[in-house]
Amino acid sequence: MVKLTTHDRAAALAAGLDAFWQWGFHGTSMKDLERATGMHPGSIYAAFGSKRGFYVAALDRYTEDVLADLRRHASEAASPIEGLAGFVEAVALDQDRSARSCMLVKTLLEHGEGDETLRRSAESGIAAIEAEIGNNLRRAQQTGETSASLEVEHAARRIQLNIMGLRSFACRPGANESVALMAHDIASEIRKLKQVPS
Amino acid sequence: MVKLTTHDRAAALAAGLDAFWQWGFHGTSMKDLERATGMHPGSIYAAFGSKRGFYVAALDRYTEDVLADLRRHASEAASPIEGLAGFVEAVALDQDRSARSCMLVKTLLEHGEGDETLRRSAESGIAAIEAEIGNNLRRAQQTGETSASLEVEHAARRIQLNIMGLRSFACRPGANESVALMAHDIASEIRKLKQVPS
DNA sequence: GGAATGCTTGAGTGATTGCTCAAGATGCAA
DNA sequence: TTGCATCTTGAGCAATCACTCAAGCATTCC
Repeated sequence: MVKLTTHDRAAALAAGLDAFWQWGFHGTSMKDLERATGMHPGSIYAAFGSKRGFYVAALDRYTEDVLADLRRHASEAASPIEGLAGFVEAVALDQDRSARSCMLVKTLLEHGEGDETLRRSAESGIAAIEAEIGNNLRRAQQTGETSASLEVEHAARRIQLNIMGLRSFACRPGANESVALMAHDIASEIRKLKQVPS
Repeated sequence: MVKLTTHDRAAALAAGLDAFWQWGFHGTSMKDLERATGMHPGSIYAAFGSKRGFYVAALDRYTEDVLADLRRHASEAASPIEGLAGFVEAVALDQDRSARSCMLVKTLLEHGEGDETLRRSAESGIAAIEAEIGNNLRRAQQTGETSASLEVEHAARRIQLNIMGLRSFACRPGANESVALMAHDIASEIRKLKQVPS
């Protein structure tokens, strides 16, 4: 495993992620990856070990990106709940990326049965995002924005299910307008958590 | 294109669907399909034209199955809304099938960019199911079960988004218990459509 | 029975797959 | 400049891919 410079490795991962995101694991050949990264096969294997290793590294990077995005929304919004609502609404605005499904769901569906390594990798990414959503909800509880009796894990899971559905739905050709409507609906539902049950 | 007996063709489609469902289009080789169907390559090509043709035929059959399931729930339930709620709840009960994502979403995500034929095939299946959900909602409007002012297409889309999310979520290993909870949540939301807005 | 017809068969096609590794290019210390 | 170590390169590997087709088989007609 050769050490690429940080910059080169990041660029290779971004290009590889892009290719895998478009065509999936089986649909992307090493030739495709060579074209996408500008690297030669030997270099790719030196850096990532195998095609699967490259995929896992790219998927991990994707998860980091999503988590960073989630934290950015949380820190820039007026409150934790608003941060989550804003994160969902942003899916509808980002035309380029929303036209692509959630990479983690894509991995889970492509390798639901069969490739244990990739499935586990996707599962841990999904769990990490769910945990981060949960963190936001707990912060909302601490500030009194939402009820202390809210079942955080359950609510986090429900929000993530909505996001999964939204991003899959967004893959439908010409769905832009209704994606925006759906995103707004889901954001409204999240904001309803602000109401403290009597 | 050779005419298989109805029974043989149905059996081949069921076996092929099973294989494609597990491993996806790119992940399933002709060798896999030969094993799954017990047919020889020549026969498969005589019956379905190509691997892609086989996939499209299997996907169409899947869509028919889902539509039939939806209609069965509608006819057996006490009301149209109850039919939809029951359909969603059944996803959590059917352990075998729920552990597999919606085949249409799987196709859409695997071929979101690239294979126009398969994407279109998935898209038309999704549209057909959305239309059938819409039919149920319109029937609920006619019987006065739900408000006449309900935006049927929007509501149908929202329900489908939830189902997409639920079935993707169900692919997570060891998610059985929380899938049941989520399914119950979504069914409750559907039942809320019964309340006529003031 | 014999000829004609059409289905079944699976070895074989060229192309492509993921991956390797010897040879050449390069960097660095002496 | 020389000698050594490391990195880069891409032609080429065996295996597998989707797919074909001539030969064998069964059935149906007269």
